[in-house]
Order: sequence, then structure tokens, then C-alpha cells
Amino acid sequence: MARRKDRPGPLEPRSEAILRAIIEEYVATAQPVGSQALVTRYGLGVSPATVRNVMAELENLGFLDHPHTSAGRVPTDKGYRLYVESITDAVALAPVEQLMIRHQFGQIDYATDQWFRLAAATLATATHVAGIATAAKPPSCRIRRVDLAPAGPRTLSLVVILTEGPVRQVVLATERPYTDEQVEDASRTLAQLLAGRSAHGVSNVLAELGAAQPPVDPVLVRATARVVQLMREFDASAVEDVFSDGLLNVMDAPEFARSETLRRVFGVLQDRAYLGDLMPQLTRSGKVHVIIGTENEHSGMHDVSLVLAPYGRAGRAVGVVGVLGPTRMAYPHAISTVRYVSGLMNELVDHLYV
Amino acid sequence: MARRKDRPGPLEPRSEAILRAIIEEYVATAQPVGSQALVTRYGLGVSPATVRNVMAELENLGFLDHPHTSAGRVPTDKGYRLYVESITDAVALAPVEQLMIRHQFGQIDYATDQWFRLAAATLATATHVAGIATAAKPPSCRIRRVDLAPAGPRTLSLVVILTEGPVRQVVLATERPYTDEQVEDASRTLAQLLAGRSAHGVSNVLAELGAAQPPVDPVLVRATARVVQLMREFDASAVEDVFSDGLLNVMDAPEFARSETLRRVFGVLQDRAYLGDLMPQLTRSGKVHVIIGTENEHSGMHDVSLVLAPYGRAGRAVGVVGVLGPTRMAYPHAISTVRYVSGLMNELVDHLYV
DNA sequence: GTTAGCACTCGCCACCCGAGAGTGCTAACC
DNA sequence: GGTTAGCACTCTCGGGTGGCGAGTGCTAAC
Repeated sequence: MARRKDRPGPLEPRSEAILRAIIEEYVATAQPVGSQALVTRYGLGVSPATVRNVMAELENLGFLDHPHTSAGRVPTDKGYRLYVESITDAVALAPVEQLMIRHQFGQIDYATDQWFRLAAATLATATHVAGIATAAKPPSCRIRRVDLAPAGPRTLSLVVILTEGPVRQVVLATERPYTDEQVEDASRTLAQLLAGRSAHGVSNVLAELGAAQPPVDPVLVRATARVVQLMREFDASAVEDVFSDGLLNVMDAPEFARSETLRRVFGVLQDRAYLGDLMPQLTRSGKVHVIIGTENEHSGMHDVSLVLAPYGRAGRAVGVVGVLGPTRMAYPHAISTVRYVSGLMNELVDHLYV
Repeated sequence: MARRKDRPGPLEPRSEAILRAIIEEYVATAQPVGSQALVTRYGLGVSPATVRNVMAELENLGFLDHPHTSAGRVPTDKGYRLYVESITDAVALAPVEQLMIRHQFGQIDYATDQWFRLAAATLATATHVAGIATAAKPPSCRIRRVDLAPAGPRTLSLVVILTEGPVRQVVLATERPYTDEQVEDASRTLAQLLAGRSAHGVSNVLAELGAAQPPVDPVLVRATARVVQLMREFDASAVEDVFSDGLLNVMDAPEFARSETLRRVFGVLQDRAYLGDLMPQLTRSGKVHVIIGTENEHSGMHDVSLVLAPYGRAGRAVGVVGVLGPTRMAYPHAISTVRYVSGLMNELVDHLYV
């Protein structure tokens, strides 16, 4: 209570330095940090007693916590937040690491979905936590090609290729058998009807087909309806597939010894909607975002932190890359790495989508 | 040493019953089982002392082990093997469970890759261990359609649709910019050149293109080369994508408390080659296969067991479904479930590929 | 405002001990 | 001869105990 000043402004430099030291020590050791350890290992130029005073102050302000009376201090989510704020606009990744990452991205002759796997894998190995990447998704697409092919006795394979690259394949059941020629016919008709259309355009075609007199072949209607559905789904989702890698890295962290937490986190990640919901604010700022523990909207993620960055060109194709780790994470390194990889992904997108 | 008979034949019925009881008890409790617990809980009609004699015998034969002098017995891999042999040709899945599983497969109006996810998910929830499914893969395919489309300033999107349904998309870099019309031209030419060809046929086309005088547009050569590569990869791999679900179920098993094992297992599963190598023997017998612990060729999998079954029609399209769990697994239930799901997948394949 | 000193708290660890479960062996039993 | 009761022995597990060490908060001196 002694030196409470009640000003919301920045902490004194010394307090902040101590907070920083505590966080770095805690991140490194996963053990509550004591005043003694701090002065010996960080040479702060003051005595443990002074550090203790500052610690008490930081605890009052909500930046630190301690698990029990005679244990060292542990940063709170609020403490991490302050720490992260103080470094966001900082250091580039070490050149060696840049080189290593760039090297992994060397051969881009891959199938498109492979890059995103690669980005996730690279992030995972570089940061030792879990890497996440979503495929780049254009805001909306037109139909480039539609192809209907016989698959089984009463099933057809419907492939839709969209202008910006995405491909969708589904199987369609028919209510009567079709000969190969009939399918070929239908495929041609469909291609003519739908080529170049947007989701909206396809809906219109569907309406016309439904009302046509004499009625058109029902397989055309059914296929068109399926295409409408595909386009709707495409437009509705904010992100494409989510790739992740190195989730096992996270598992090794002592805080996840063997808990329910991890299962919840896995579940949330599977769900594309989760990252989709975050997209707007990510793209708006265009910077690296850090979401710490309880700051996360989703209660299943309260024990982990995310470092995310958007990539791509607004209006063309966008996606997210990032890492997921325990709240006790090496933020500076994670932030630099994510920033660097998102930069690489930007290059790729520029290269691939005009 | 007393009643050693040295005949390799089947165990006496009583010994086998005791082994069975031990395994079932151990599977249920994960605790070494003692003679006392066994007679009280399984009413074998003999005294603990007798059971102990039999146990000692079974241990000599290598079916049991005990962690230390005064602990109960634990089945060895060899013990599980005997147990599994005695049940493989047995019980159908309980009707209730059949219904539940069938219900999940209710709407097959999914994109094709969704079924395999669904199969993996269903297996995982039904058995409480990890579910595995590979997409059905035809032995070899011809090209149904090829499509080249502009993607970026110096990149093209190449989509190959194969006759049996699989679709491949890759990005191609060009050495000079192409106009949309030029790409459209190339796409048409390519389609004509390659339609209906097998991997071998495409190779021939590539050879011809390379030797043509005057030389054809290099982008055609490059695209064809990429198609050759794709077809080769397709023909070479014995399985399509591997889907898994519920790996976390396995994580909960006490034997995996927090070990390196799990990481190794995950790694092996990622690798399509692993299941691919197993395909031949699976399809040959057509039955449910159980691979127990150290029976597994891959040393990374020595602590887990697999219950696998092929599905599909030889020569048309084949795949694998199964479960992966700790060696201490409820085999009868797992076997019934896998058998049932593989039957369902057979129906699907029959329905879709003829 | 800073620091040394000090009493106090509390988790951790090693240790011991007793209870309990299980074994192997032997001798008696059917 | 196979089966069983009895018994001595082994080993794990859980609880209780005590010392150790790290850390705290407070006070008084600098």
C-alpha cells in the first residue's frame, strides 16, 4: 500500500524491467520465480529485498500472482500482456533462422495445399510449439469449370473448379441409371450453364432450371443445387482448411501434463469457424496478434496463447499463420517467427495470385 | 516344471479360460491381475492356488509376465495373440451399435473425402481408441480431364481429374508470362493430348512433345511432365490419404502417460507408406487383421496394437479402415466394430465404383 | 528509498512403517 | 495325480514425519 500512486500510466522502468525478468525466467524454467534467483541471474543492481517490494507492488497491480505464501511469483495473463505490448514492434528474426526457414520454403513446386502444411510444420519446428496455417482463401470466386463424370451405377462425380484455384469434389446420387453418353451430355450442358458464374449467378440458374417448361433432366437440377450449396459454403467460411503441426510439442509442456485442456484445444482448432471468427480483426490491423490465455473468447483456450498473423492481399486471397503454445511461451521469438513466415506467405501469394 | 507336456498344440481348455479371464480383467482395469481377484470375479470353480499353478505354467509358455515378484500377472503380446486367435471368427457387433454406426453413415451426400473422415470418427467414438481410414484408391487410373488456368503473373493452376474420381491440383511456374488466351489454348491442347491416357500413355506423349520439331510451347512440356509425375506418384502409392480421429482417446490410456511413444506413433501414422506396406497382406486375406505390439514391423509401433480391415473390390478401389490403441485393448469389440465398418465401406464402394 | 536481518510459511523429499495383495512352495486331501 | 489349504516371503502403495531450502513479509537501520 505504501507507494501506490493510482496512476494508470506506464510502470516505472525498474518495475517493468523486473516484470520482464520474471517473465523470461519463468518462461525458461516453468518454476515460480523468487527474488533471490532474480538478482543473482539478472544482475539488476538492487537487493532481493527491493525486488520483493517491487514484486509485491506488481502483484497488487495484478501483473503477478503466487501459487502459495512461500512460493516465487508467476506472471498473470495481464502480466504477459504488458510484456508483449512492450516488444510487439521489435526485433527481426535472427538471420540464421531466417535462412533456415527460407530454405524450407525453397521448392515451391508443390501442390498448393502443401505450402500450408509446410508453413505449419516450419513454424512448429522453429518455435517448438504448435504451428497453424490456413490455406489462402479468395473472398469470392466464380466458376471456372464444372465436370460431371460417371462414378457408380447410380452415382456421379461432380468436380467444380473455381477461378482462384480451389477445387471441390462431391459425389452425387441419381434417381435412375445414366449411360456414359447421357452423363457426358449433362456435363457439357452444365458447363455451359454455369461457366463464369458467381454463387449468386448459379442460384439464378437453379431457379430457372426449376421453373423450365418442359422440365429439364432432374440430374441437371440436382447437380446445380449441389453447386449452389458448395458455393454458399465457400463464401460463408472465412478460412479454408486449417493445417496444424507439432501439437505434440505443446503436449510436452509441463502445464499440460495429461489434462483435459489439450483435448479441448485440439477440438477448437479442428473447427474452422474459430479461426474464421478471428480473421476480421487480424486482417484489419495486418499485424501480429497475440491472444493470451483468458483473453481468448473461447473458454476452451484459456490455458493457451496464440500468436497469429494474417497474410495475403485483402480482396484477393487471405489466410492466417501462427503458433499455439502454453501461455508460458517465448513470445519474442514466436512473434518474430510468425511475422517472418507471414511475410514469406505474402510473397507467395503475390507470386501466385495477381 | 510339474505338468510340462511340451506339446505345441492348443492349451487345455481350463488354461485358456484362465488366460482369457486374465486378459479381460487386465483390459478392464489396467492392473496386474492376481489369482484371488480372478476366482472371486470370474467364478472359475477352482481355488486361487490352482489358478496360480496354471498361471505359472502360462508364464513358462510365454503368455504371461509379471512386473515384479509379488505383483499379479500381465499378458504378453504372445498372450494377446492367442486370445485374439480364439475370437477372430466370432461375434457380430451388437445391434444397437450397428444401428448407431449406420445412423452416422446416414447421409452419404458428402464430399467423397468426408466419408473417410466419417469412418475414422465413427470408429474412434465406437471403440474409444483411435480410428483410422484411408480413402479408397483405384489400382490405376486414366486421365479424365486436364485443366490449366491462370493463377498469378507467372504461375498456372493445373488440375487433373482421374477417371475413378481422384482430383489433383498443383501450381506450375512458367518461365514467361502468358495471356489468358494463351493459357486457354494450352489448356485445350493439353486436354486433347492427354484425355483418356494412362500413366504410361502420358509418358509417351511427353517423349513425343520433347522431340517435336518445331518445338512445342515449353509450358505444354512442363505441364505434361508434371502430369506424368502426378500419375507416377498416384500409381506408386498403395493408399490415398490417411485420416485418423480420436488419437486423444489413446492418449488417455495410462500406458501413454506422457511418453515419447505417442509422438512416434503419430509420426508413423502420418506416413502413408506405413499403411501402404500393409495393404497387400490385408487385401489378400480380406479379413480383419490384428497386429499386436511387437508383431509390428515398425519399431515405433511396438507399444500399440492395430485392428485393420481392407474394404473395396480388388482391382477396382481399395482402402483400409481400422483402429489403433494400446496393446491393452478391448479386442473383441474392436474387431467386431472394424469388421462392421469395413462392411459398410464395402457397400459404399459397390454403390459408387462399379 | 533501499537494504540487512529475522521470524515464519510452506512445498518437497527422503525415510520409515504398516497394510495389503500376491506369490511360490509344501504338505495334506480327495 | 490333480487340487487345495496353509504359510512364509516379497514387494508396492499410502500415510505420516521431519529436515531442508526457497521464499516471503515486516521492521529497523542506513
